[in-house]
This record gives sequence, structure tokens and C-alpha cells, in this order.
Amino acid sequence: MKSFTKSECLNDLRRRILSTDLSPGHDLDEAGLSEYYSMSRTPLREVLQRLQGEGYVVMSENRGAKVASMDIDVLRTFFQTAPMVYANIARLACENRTPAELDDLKHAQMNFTKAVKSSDAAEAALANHKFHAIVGSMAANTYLMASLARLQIDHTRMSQTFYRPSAPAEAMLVLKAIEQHDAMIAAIEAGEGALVIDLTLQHWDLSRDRMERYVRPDPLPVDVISLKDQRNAI
Amino acid sequence: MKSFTKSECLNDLRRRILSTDLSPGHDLDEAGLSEYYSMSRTPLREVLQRLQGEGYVVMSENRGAKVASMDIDVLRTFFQTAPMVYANIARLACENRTPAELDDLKHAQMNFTKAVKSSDAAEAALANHKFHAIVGSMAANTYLMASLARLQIDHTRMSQTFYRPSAPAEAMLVLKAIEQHDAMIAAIEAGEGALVIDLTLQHWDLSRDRMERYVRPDPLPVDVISLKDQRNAI
DNA sequence: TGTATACATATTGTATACGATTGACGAGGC
DNA sequence: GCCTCGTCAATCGTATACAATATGTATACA
Repeated sequence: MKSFTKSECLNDLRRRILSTDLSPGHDLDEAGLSEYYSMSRTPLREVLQRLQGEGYVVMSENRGAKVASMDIDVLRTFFQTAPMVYANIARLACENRTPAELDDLKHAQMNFTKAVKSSDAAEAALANHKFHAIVGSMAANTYLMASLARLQIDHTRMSQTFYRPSAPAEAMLVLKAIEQHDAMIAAIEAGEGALVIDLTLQHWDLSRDRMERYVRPDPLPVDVISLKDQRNAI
Repeated sequence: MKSFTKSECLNDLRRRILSTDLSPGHDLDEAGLSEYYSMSRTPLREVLQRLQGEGYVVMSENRGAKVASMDIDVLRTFFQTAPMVYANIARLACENRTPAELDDLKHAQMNFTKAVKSSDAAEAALANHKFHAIVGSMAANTYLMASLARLQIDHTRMSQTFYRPSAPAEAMLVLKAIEQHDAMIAAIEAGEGALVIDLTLQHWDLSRDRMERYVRPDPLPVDVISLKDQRNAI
């Protein structure tokens, strides 16, 4: 079994939570995880503490850690807050981006495109996460970054289905997201603040529509009888 | 020597950092702190991890923890970001406050007034911190709360001098801050969003002017000779 | 005299053992 | 039959010992 360093463990847990491999509310057992990552409980607990600080997990006294849940009232504030923070981050990124960060961003966009093309849904969601995290670091604002990071956790978890398009029309939406990223890169590079805010809000609208369908999915067919027939037919 | 529980230790460290008893950049030695709080290094390290998550300290691999510094570029983003976050928090607090929280707020305001009247500078700064933290929790927005908490850390540390007024004119400013708090409480209770935003921004302006004097204090007297004379004269 | 290297010391990181708390299950009483 | 209380198992929290890493200092060499 592979042996993990502490930071590898940290990244892997982040990854598993973001991809909902560890679903919201899932109970994290210290002993189990420490065995899984083949390290003792002491460093593992420190990893969990840190994940709590980043908003990935919540811990309660004598009751261990759980993956941060996504209840309805949290989601409400999510949709309320995200566009404001995203827009402000985008504007600041425009002002403060460094050439090195721009290269990172282009690289992240390549990875994102690749993941989408190869239909690797989890990988696409994570690559998208990385893309927007870089935009966040471009903003060079530790205060807003704290909000952004938390928003991104829930955003990425909710967008899992986004990259698993079931219909051709939905596949087109993902391609549109790629185009929007390209446009954002160009606007950031050119330092056009107003434009990048506009693009960011468009990007948000696209994502929001898709997420609302996740939160409030199409109702199941009510015609139970015919479904039964269908099942028997198989 | 008093024995501390883990949460007491956490609160005490927060307190000492906010009051700049532990100054920005100060190196935190695990062994020393664990002895001071009479607990072993294991739980103390977890406390430090948590403080890192909250933005009070920064930790680097194999080099321990330091109190979060306040460099010039961080301060720049502070002044840039604070009014926006504060205003949004205030508006949300107006919408979402509960009666219990309103009582808490009034209580916090009493404590604040008391601390100011008794000229306890550190206590006043902490009471003010608490007041605004309650407004933050009223907003019921975990995402913005993350930004607010970080802003408040630096705000409270910078405002230490605010409550140590040297001139009568400055004492009046503190009294004005008290009045503004009262007005904010009333506006929040009445649910007047536009008003509370306005009051919050006025409150910010007052605080900002005072903090700018902290960041860029009056220059020291250049008349070195006369200072020497004065010292000899004592 | 300046620089590099090796060793000593201090501090952090990890493992393991033990103690404390929680929640569940079952026996006894009402 | 249901509720209450006590015991037990599982899990979390803490202490201590040891290993790994970084820093400071002294010494040797250019």
C-alpha cells in the first residue's frame, strides 16, 4: 500500500471531498483514515483540523470530524453571495495578476479542456476548481480569498453533474464554459476590468442554471405503472 | 499556576493576539506555550493549527507558528476590502437577525461602553470586536463570515490605539463610535437595510481615519538636540 | 580575513500507549 | 410493556518518548 506524506494526505482528502467521493455529511473516522493513509493518528488529526479551518470538514468535541454538509439554508446563502465575491475577485485579478500567474492560468485551462474532452467528469470539476483558484490568487486579497475558497468548495461539489452531460444540448454548455474561460484569460491579460466582471457574471449565470437543476432536479416520472412495465421488459 | 482547557487556551491566544500582547510576526514556541498553558504539546499544536485556519497565525513546515503579520501590502487590501464586506454583512444582518442575537448585541454594546468608560483600552478593543462579530453572525452567511473574521483580526489589532485617546478631541471620537453602535442596533432591530449600510460606512470612516494615523503615525520630532537636553534635564 | 563544512543544540514532527467521554445495548424495576 | 439506569464497547483526547529536521557555532582551509 502506498505511503502518504502529510501534504499528500491533505490534498487527497480535499480531492475526495470536492469530488463528493466523500459525500457531504459523511463521518470521518480517525483510526480508519490513519490506516488508509498509513500514518499515525497524530498527524492525521492535524490534517483534519486544517481541513476544518478551510471549511472542508466540521469537527465537534468528542464526536470526530464530518465532511461539511450542504443544507438548504447554506445553499441559499451560496447563491446569494457567490456572484458578488466572484465579480470582485475577477476585478482584482485584473489589476494584480503577475505574468507567472497568467501562465499558470493558461496551463490550468489546458488541463480543464483536456479533462472535458476525455469525459472525465470528476477531473473536469477539479480542473475547473483549480482554474478559478488561480484567478483567486491573482486577486492577491487574503480576506476575500477566505470567502472564495469556501464558496468554491460547495460550487465544485454541486457542479459534479455539470461535466457529466446527458444530452447534446448540455454538452454544448460545457463547451461554452471553456470559451468563457478563454475570454476571461484574454480580458485578465489585457487588464480590462469591466469586461472580466461581465464575463465572470455570464460564467456564473451558466453555472447557476445548471446547479439549480442539481438542487431541484427534474421530478421523477409519476407514471409508476409504465416504469414497472419497462423494468420487467428488460 | 492556573490550568487551562483547550478552548480556554484557544480563546486566550486569540485574545493575546488581538490585543497585540503577542505582536504581529511574533514567534510562537510550542514547548514554551505548552508549559505556559500547562498542557502537552499535542493539543497545543492542534490549537495552533486551528488558529492558523482562522488566520490568527501562520505556520510553516519545520519552522513552527508565528503570529500573522501585518505587512504593508496586506494593509492595502484591508482598506480596499473592509467597507464592502462590512456593508454587505450589515445589510444581511438586518434581514436575518433573530431576537436572541439582538439581545446579545445589546449586551455586547453595554460591555463595550463600560470598557470605554473605564479606560481599559485592550478590553474596549476586544468588546468592540465582539460587537461586530455578533453583527457578523446575524448575517448568517458562512462565506462572508470567513472574510469578516479575518478582516476583524487586523482591524482589532490596528485599533488598539483608538481606545487610548491622548487628546480630548480623540476621546470624543470614541464616544461617537458608541453612538454609532446604538444607531446601528436600532436600525438592525427596525430592519432598515439602507440605513444600517449608511451607518456602517460612517462607522468605517471614523475607524479608518484613526487607523491611518496608526499606520502612518505623526513623525518623531527631528529636533534631536533639544530632546537630548530634555533627557539630561530629567 | 572570508567562506565552507561539520558538528552540536534546539525545535519540530510522528508514533504509541493510556485515559476520558460518548452512545448503545441489555437488565432490572416500576 | 415501557422507562430508567448501569455496564460495555468504540472512539476521541492527551501525554510522553523518540526520530527527523533546521539553525547556530566553531574550526579548518583558501
